[in-house]
Amino acid sequence: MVHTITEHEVLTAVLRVGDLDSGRPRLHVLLWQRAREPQLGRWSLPGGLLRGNEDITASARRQLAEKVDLREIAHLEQLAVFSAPDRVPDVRTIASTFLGLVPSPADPELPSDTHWHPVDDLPPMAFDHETMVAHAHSRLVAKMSYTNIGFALAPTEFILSTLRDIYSVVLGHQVDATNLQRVLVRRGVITRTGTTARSGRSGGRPAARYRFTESQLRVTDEFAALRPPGWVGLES
Amino acid sequence: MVHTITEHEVLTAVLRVGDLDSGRPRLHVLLWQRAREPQLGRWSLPGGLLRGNEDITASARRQLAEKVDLREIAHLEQLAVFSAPDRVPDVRTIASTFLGLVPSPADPELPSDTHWHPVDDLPPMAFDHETMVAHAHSRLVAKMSYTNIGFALAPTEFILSTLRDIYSVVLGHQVDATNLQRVLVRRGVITRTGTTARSGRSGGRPAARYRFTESQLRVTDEFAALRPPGWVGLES
DNA sequence: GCAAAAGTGTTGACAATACACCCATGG
DNA sequence: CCATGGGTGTATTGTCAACACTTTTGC
Repeated sequence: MVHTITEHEVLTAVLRVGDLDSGRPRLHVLLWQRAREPQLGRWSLPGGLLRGNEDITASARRQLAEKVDLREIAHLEQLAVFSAPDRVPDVRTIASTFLGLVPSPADPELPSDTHWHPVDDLPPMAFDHETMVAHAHSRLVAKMSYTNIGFALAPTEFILSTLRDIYSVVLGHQVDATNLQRVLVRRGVITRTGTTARSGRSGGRPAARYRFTESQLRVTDEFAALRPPGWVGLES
Repeated sequence: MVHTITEHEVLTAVLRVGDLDSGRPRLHVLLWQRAREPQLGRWSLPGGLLRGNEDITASARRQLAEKVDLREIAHLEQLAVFSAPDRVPDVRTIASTFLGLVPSPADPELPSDTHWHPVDDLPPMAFDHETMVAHAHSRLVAKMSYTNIGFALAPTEFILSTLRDIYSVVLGHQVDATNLQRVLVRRGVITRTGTTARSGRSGGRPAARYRFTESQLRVTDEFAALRPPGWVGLES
């Protein structure tokens, strides 16, 4: 059996809700334009080769800090491994992928070759990176409904219509702010701060401000069916 | 920067419900006893190094077929990557892990160094493999409640009390056969075959036989909260 | 008949959507 | 005072656990 060299790379799909106050918010992914062959000019996920003294999570963090100068990742989790033998030409490269989330108003300085792109309108992507973005998006959509993962996308303090926009954009359909509030408050996911925001340009009642109770991923909607006998929700 | 060699291994936690008819069913994982140092005598998950011409899924399948002579995996899915630099001594080794499921009555021939072990009473395990088993188990538990993943653990035809035992063992708590039936039938996960089993040793009404409608993983209990407006469930 | 096991009917708790209605502010 | 957006109350629907009750068999 021939023993070929195998590289291991770590790639992260960093997602963010952009254009929040400017009318039409969109879900963005951070991409980086290749400056050399192969696939020159195509866009790829930030990342790079794993080093000998780091695990893949540390590697993902390091690459984001070094390559795109991004240090404020609110949430980072493993996605999947992409390992088709020919997914990258020449040298066999296995990719571990991550989902990273950045809160919305934060608009970090980025190097000139990296940009935010709408997830539903991607530019020509390098290798199998488009599949990875799709994977990241669907993971995020799934977790929006049964965890508190929204904390990683929202500002530290926000009003409910903002949160509604965030959820709507991520989920891809209209979300009712009224019910969103009730669901998240009952689950203890969000808490009122007590302060209120000034009303908008055209009047209207001032909105109460909220924040996420916790900034650590937690499952908030445990299995509905087949739960243990005598189950009482939430406890606490 | 020093460029050290990195190996990539693929490990699978194969789970099965054992001792089904003998009173006290248990969830088992397939383990393999190490015959050489390091960690001689400890038990490890089946697997081995990735080859140059296969992706990790193919590798997992191959290793199970070769090393433990197991070819009938009803379900196989990626778990997580374990990549701590020192998780294995000497040569840096990254592990991609899988969850594999085998239906219950099947009791394949196994090599003499491999055995089924109860998941809740593991022998001394090699390296970080114990964590991997825990990971596999919790993934399985989660998916039991919102997918049809049970198809991969149950016989092709079964009666409800058998299925209740399978669910109870995996979930770790008593499950009511009555409600289990209703939940799974409403979701279209299981179907009556029409035939009935003969009643047991001590009389009783003969049980209807069922089978899983599909033998491909499918999400059957879509998000309860934050579903799209006008959602009607199931359709068809 | 009688015990045992399987399966059905019913009830109560709870969660979530939908929608009508009230509240507070700016112009 | 009215338009605009925020927030609450409530009806309806649906899901599930719990449990009583009926059905069907072996002995």
